Amino acid sequence: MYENQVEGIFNKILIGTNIFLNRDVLRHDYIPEILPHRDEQINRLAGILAPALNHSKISNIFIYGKTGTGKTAVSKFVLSALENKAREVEPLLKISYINCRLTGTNYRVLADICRSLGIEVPFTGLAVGELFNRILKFLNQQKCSLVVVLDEIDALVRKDEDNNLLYELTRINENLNSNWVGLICVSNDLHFKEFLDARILSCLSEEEVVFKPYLANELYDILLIRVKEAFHNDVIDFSSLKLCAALAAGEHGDARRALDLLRVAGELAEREGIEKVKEDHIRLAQKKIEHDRVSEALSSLPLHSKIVIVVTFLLNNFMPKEGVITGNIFEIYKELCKSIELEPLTQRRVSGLINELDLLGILNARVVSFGRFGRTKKIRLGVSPRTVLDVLSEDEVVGGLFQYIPKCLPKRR
DNA sequence: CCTCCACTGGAAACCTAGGCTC
DNA sequence: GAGCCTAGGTTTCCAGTGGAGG
Repeated sequence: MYENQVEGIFNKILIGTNIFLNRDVLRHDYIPEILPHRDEQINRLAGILAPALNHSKISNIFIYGKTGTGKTAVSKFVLSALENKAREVEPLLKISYINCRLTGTNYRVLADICRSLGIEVPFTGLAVGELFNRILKFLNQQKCSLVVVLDEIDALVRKDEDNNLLYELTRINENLNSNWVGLICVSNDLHFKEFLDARILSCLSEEEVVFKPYLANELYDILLIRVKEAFHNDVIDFSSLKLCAALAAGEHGDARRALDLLRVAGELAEREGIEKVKEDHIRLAQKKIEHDRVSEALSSLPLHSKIVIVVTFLLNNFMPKEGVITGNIFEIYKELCKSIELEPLTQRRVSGLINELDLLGILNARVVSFGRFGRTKKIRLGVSPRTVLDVLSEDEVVGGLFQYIPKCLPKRR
């Protein structure tokens, strides 16, 4: 009899509920067949890449635009079309797609390129130059050309200050014979050019394609197409869709955000057992996405950062008026570490952790000067204390620390 | 105008854990 | 197994600093 019950649940999923027809259509990595309001960019990109089919080297391309403006979708769309065409026409063309923010370091970018070419490499241990040589050797042996897409390249440039990797990549063609390597750099950050060496920049941006944020009516068109594939008929009405587009347009025209809103709103309605997505669902979805983002960020922090958050939380409760400074945090932090028999980090490091948390928006830290009484950072929580308590009290190690009463409460200032 | 606090934040060295080549 | 490479986190050291109080 249980079998029947369970089968019922499975079947429900298989058949689909009365809301979603195909949820995947709303995922970030879904590449639709039609990309509204991006004809200009698609044509530009295709025009620049076309010479590849003729064995000619393509110009390096720089693509700018904020998150959710269609950069990734358009480039993947055009490149997969290129790849298909190249297979028909003969020239050996490989495409490596690298997300620099996920990849993180020079070494791993090269390692990823290697893997996408089918060269096995260890995840650490080799000199960067060695990886370079292996790629060169492979390309020369196979007589094949390569297009590398470096998505979110700003993340990489900030870490690698001399831009060694980019410099080497721009010069790689000097060591190739008739084949070539073309670079497509994609950046979210419009000011990031300033970090680049002028020579590298001029080499990388032989062509530039700019993606402007979507306007509310453009987002609406995008949503309209997806809605037909993602939802059953009449699940979402005109006004909810308008609201969705308007909210996302407020967030610098982010299509990704608009699709998230739609998906989460659908899930909320589904859970309520209602067969219509209403405006309230969209508004709730907005809140839920924000809450989930914070929870996710909090729970995935390293241990010492979590402790720093707990300390800030506690001090915020015990002395809400005074404002918490680095010295306070470090004192209590040491107490907490002792209470769970953990070796504390140095003050320098904790100060660094506070900066990292500030960057994530979990803490707000501001440098202030108390004149005679020194210069330090004033720190407060950047997210609601409720969320901190909810998320971190579930934590095995840190959860118990919320009961702690600081021994030496800092003096008033 | 000078002092001096309580740090800030840069730089470099160090450590661990992996892996290569010879 | 020595001697080299990698990443990533941390410690050590220290010059620099905004501004209240003398």
